[in-house]
Amino acid sequence: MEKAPEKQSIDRRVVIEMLQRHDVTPTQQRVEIAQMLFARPQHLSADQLLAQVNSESNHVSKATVYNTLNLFARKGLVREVIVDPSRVFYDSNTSQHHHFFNVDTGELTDVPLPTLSMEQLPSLPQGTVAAGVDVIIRLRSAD
Amino acid sequence: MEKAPEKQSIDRRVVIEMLQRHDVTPTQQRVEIAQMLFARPQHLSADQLLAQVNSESNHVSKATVYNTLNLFARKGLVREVIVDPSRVFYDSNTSQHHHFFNVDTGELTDVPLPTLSMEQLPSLPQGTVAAGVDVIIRLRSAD
DNA sequence: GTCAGTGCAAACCCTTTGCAGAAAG
DNA sequence: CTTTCTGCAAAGGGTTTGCACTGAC
Repeated sequence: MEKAPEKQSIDRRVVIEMLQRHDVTPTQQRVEIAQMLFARPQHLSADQLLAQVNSESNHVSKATVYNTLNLFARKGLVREVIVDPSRVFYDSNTSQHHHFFNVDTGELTDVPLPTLSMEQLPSLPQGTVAAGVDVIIRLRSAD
Repeated sequence: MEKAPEKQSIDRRVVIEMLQRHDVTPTQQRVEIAQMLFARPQHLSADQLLAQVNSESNHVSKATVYNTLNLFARKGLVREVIVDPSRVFYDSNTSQHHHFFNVDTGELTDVPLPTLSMEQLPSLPQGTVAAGVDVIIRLRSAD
């Protein structure tokens, strides 16, 4: 077995507090999922997260991963990123930022610098309120 | 039966030329789909389009609608709009514009005016070229 | 005839759901 | 105890695919 290069997860206590602050009961599975997910800013599909969580130690079921991600999204702990019809990505960074999506590789990354023009919103349709703005720059691998 | 308020489809010949200009062989089914789709700027899912095409006159199969929409997208005749993990929308307007998506109603609409700031692209990751920019403003219905 | 296009049904795959057992407080 | 959560397997639902048939040239 290989030596883990660095601790891939953050402190349990920190995660538990984070969950509680968002009104999420910190069950064992949720904490484990959150430790993996919030270890660093990243974009994971449910399946990728499932694999990562179950690669080290304990086992969390697929249903629980899906349920938990939906819960986290509802509670504002993660941001759903919808760029690929075949799967949803979950972004552990909920602060406002934009994305590159490489349609050839399926890779999703952050636009590094605060996007130049923070456009102010156009006037919204009557009876609606803004819930968020998604900016996705689709890329292709050159040649 | 109700009187059709206005012709819902555009001239066959116009559509056929449009397909040919995009290297798409104008088969009967494709022309029919295109007539429906390009009658006006709109956002339709494959299923909605299937229903619309088959409501008046001839029959086109579900497989053909899906195949055709993929073909049209590949050939640049329509723009895929990915905002909802449960289904892809096809936009008959391929010119650069932004979208509102009401997450409560599932309604997809255009941002009416040229969005104020046409932000210039940030520098792209090495080895990639831009393929398009999607701006989606998610809305909720104000109670 | 040849080759592309179509239709049908089955296959796919991600995601959700029903329900019984387990855990949290 | 009571309520919420988890796990399993099955169901769901949009989309794709295999394959035989049709049609255009």
